[in-house]
Amino acid sequence: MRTGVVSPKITIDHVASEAGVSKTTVSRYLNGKYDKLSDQTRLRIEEVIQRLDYHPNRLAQSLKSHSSRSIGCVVSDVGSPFSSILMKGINSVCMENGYQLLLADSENDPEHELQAIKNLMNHQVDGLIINSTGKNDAWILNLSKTIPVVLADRQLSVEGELDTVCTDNYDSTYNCLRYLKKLGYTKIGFFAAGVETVMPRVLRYKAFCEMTARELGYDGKQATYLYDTAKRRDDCLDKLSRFVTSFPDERIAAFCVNGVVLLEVLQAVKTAGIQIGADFGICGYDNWGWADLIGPGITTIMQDSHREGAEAARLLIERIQGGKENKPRTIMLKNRMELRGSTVSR
Amino acid sequence: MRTGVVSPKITIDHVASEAGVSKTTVSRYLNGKYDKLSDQTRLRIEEVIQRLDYHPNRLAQSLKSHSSRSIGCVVSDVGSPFSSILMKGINSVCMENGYQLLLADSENDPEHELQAIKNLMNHQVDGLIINSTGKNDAWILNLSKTIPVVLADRQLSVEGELDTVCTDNYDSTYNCLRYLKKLGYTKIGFFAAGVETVMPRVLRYKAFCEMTARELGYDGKQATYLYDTAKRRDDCLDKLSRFVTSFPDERIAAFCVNGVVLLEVLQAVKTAGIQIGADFGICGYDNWGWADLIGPGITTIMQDSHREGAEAARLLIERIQGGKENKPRTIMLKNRMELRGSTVSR
DNA sequence: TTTAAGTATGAAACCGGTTTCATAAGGTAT
DNA sequence: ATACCTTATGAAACCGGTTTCATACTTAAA
Repeated sequence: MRTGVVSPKITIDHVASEAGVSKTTVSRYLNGKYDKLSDQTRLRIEEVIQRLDYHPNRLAQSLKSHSSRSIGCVVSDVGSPFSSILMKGINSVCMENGYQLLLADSENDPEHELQAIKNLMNHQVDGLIINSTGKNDAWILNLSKTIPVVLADRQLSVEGELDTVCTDNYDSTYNCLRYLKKLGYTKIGFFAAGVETVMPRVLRYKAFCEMTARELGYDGKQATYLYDTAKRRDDCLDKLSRFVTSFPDERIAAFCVNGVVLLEVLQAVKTAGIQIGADFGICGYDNWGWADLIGPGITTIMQDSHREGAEAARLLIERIQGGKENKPRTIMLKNRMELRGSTVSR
Repeated sequence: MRTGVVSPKITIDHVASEAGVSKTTVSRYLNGKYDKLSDQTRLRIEEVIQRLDYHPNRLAQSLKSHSSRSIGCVVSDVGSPFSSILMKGINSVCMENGYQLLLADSENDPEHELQAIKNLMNHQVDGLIINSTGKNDAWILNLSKTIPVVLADRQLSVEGELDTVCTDNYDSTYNCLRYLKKLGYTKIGFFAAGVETVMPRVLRYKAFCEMTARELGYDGKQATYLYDTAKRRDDCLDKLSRFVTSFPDERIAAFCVNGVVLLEVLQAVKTAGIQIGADFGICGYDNWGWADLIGPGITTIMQDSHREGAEAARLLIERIQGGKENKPRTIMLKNRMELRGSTVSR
């Protein structure tokens, strides 16, 4: 019998008849309702399941029970270090609790995001963790009346309406900038690839604008450098040169809104042959293993995105299993600043 | 009516009765069997579905049809840059083809891997993409008689038994080492955190041993540095010192088996205060954005893991939809070497 | 001894779709 | 007019579980 005599899938009916009980009884066993089973029956079913190597069909289980023990996760970019560490955190808690993760990638596109969410819902996920594009706020808020939703890293513009895990973007940015000032940098530039609606960026930018206005005495907009993601490299280099030449007699520092931007600006710094140190400082968010190694070491603000993911999953599972009526919670994790040689006093 | 008057989920029955047809007919519509529908009926159903915003329940669809249009993916570490880029590639092709991705993390543990696969199968995935730990080869091979399986990046020890996507690990390593020789390095050390059963590492190590024996005239084992992943940092530094002191009068170069190891060895190099250049070269696999920026630039071998993922997904979907009987295919992608200042001639 | 309450179990409905099979209506060839 | 095929459709079975409800059998209380 070489060719595919695939042994027919074992179902609950096989188990039932083999054990000489009804499938109702087997179902009870599967769902751990042992108090309703005699020891004898329980043991017999157990033995049969072992012997036949029976595994219940999760889809069939979910259909009637309306609980799939799976959760959907929409991230903005599966391939980015940030998202992947977030997912790792999410998945570790899901695994512990027997939830299967369904993954979707919004590619930072609101339309994709909507489609992804709908897709996941059609798969009857028990809940959603969304790293939102920030352009479907109202829709998502409305959605959350139907299904448990937790926002990861990117909160809504309106606060306290939804379970949320995020980091203290405003404060950690503000503190970092203040630290730069203390080191003696007099002009700080803000580098990003856009500050639109995505909350962390918005907040970081807000902190920047307020800090420069209040403590450095200039309007942040004059030192904001948004480069075009399409023609990345060139545009980034261009913006950097502009920054450097704009403030010839000052000690300047570049603040980068996230790890991707930080790497790109560092690339531009290298290309331009700029010396990192007391006259040109650089720092920014995220360190994915390289901050120690580049130049004199790059000062960074570290987010614990693994924990962010884990907390988000915990929140979601609590809401799925516990009260849907509890009021929304927000967990704000503290970022940690790592001081290195890229920002120094004279 | 403020509190959860959740409008009851729209089902195919609602659509059917609203359109004045049987659910059989609606099902035909859903499955695109338009040739069996009159234009009139088709249009009416279309209108009703729009109006009610009906979305079919994927679980229910899958139950009878035995096709879930979802695929399972087991990676060794969701949080690593390698895995996440692989997943990005996989997911992009899945999206294009309307497949939903179910994700699992083996955490490089064979037991976890087994459990993860079983879990995914219980969710009735149509196929599996596995970035295998390499310790369940026989089991997976057997599994592939039941369900389409594609191996991503890590092939079986036996060749040609399963659909596989991988890179030319042996050749790209060998060529890189030969390049080091041409630059004048006389002793090359191999750094890794273990070379056990995981195929890419095994092949890279094999290439190393054969190259050193054949072209540099020494047994690679004498220059193999496996550090303990538990006490990473210290042990890595320790091994590096040993390497440096072992060959005092030679031009040496460290070859790192992957990006994680490369970053760690670079860290140790920095701690030890070793000068990278003609007397101490360093290179290795993977560049996740930083290779240009560290020291004089780090020579790396780049894998296109995005494409690896995409090809794997393509292969899997072909097998799911097309012939299960076609013989297994192996796609081997070429790695690309990026020369930088960390490996130079005198 | 009768009755009430609790225990262990199974038959059948159900979840929301797909698939099989039967059939009525209309067109064609004989 | 009859036989035959095609087309558009629906009734009912089915997928593999869960859940509801009924029931037979104990055991405890009256």
